[in-house]
Amino acid sequence: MARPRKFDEDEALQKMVQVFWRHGFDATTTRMLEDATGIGVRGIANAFGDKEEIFLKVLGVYTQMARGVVTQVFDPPRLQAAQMLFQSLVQETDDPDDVTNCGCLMVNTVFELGRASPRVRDAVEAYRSMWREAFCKAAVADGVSDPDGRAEFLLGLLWGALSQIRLMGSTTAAAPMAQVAVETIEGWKRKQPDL
Amino acid sequence: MARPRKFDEDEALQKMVQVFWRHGFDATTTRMLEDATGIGVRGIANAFGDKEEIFLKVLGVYTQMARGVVTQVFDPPRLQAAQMLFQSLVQETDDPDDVTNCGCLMVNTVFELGRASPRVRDAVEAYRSMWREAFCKAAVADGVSDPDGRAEFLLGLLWGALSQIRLMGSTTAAAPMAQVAVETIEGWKRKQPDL
DNA sequence: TTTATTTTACATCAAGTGTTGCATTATGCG
DNA sequence: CGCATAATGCAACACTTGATGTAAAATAAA
Repeated sequence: MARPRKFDEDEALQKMVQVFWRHGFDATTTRMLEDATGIGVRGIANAFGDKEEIFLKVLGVYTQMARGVVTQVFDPPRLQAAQMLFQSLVQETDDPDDVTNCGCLMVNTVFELGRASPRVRDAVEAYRSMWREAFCKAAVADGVSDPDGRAEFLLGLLWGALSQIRLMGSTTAAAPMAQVAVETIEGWKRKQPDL
Repeated sequence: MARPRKFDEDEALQKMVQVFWRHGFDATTTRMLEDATGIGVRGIANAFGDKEEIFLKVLGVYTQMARGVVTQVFDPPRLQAAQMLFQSLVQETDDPDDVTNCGCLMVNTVFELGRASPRVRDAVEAYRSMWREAFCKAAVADGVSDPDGRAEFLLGLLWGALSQIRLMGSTTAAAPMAQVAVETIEGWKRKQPDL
């Protein structure tokens, strides 16, 4: 009895993820969201709410995207998957139009918004927990001691590498860090062949 | 023949460094600079120029401050100095009022302004070069192979640690990264006792 | 067709911010 | 003492941006 929505909500959210990923929260204007989605700002507000609501939905979509990658790479959960992760991190293209060269939306978000919005902070913490648990399960599966500490360290190293990528605007900027990450994990495995 | 300036310019710049360090460029308003320095915005503009000019002067002061630390720690230039640097990085207080828990002004600046302003980018590059050269000289003095590559790696690790500090709002957040940095450097030295 | 909902366009509002003008007062040097 | 400059307070301006109101057009179900 009512007119259904013309555009695809998921598709529009994907587009907006790209915009926020590239420009951050403040620098993203409603006009940019209009251009990216092809929807007027009234239509966007009607479908998704105000800017903060949109951003939280974007963070949710981004987390879901990452969750897909995590479950795929860490199946089975092994430290080798973490090594592959760091290697693939720097094997992307240097194309400035490739949004992966903007680093990680979550890292950039914390840098920009700090600890201002509790809802944003919760979203970031959920994202970090996802990675932490994946690392921890991998450490447990490989029989490494102190899996919690190792996971925390890998999380820090991953965010450091993503920070480097953002700073330099290119994934290849993190190559040295990725290399030492792979070597360090390799050292863990060799020190504990079977426990 | 003219009235001299009442306030101390250097002191005012120091105060403004604190503000920009804590809040970044955009979030720093002219009112905050007034409150921090005790000078009206008209006086600030008269003495230092507009906001971008102020910020560039602030970046200069920040670099000079860091230069003092670098020349002190890397005298003589040795890799042990780099190790001490990483260790001292996480031995600060957790007091939220301590501005060192906000990370590095240069790292934060690149995150916020990206590659927007060429003058800012030049200032950041000068800052990075300072650290890179210090690391390189230390690597040369310790007879390590590929000092340029080692320096680049250490620079990346340092910025990654500073990113972690900013993200978590506490220097202790970078403790795991600092530890692996110290161990890695130790490994360099042991592999090449005398060349 | 009727109706309910969506979409769009245009305009406006409200808030924040950097900047500037102006008048006034203060201050140190010649 | 004058004078040139500095500092201050108040106000206004210009601009950006997010949000909102209103009205008209579009569209699919009843």
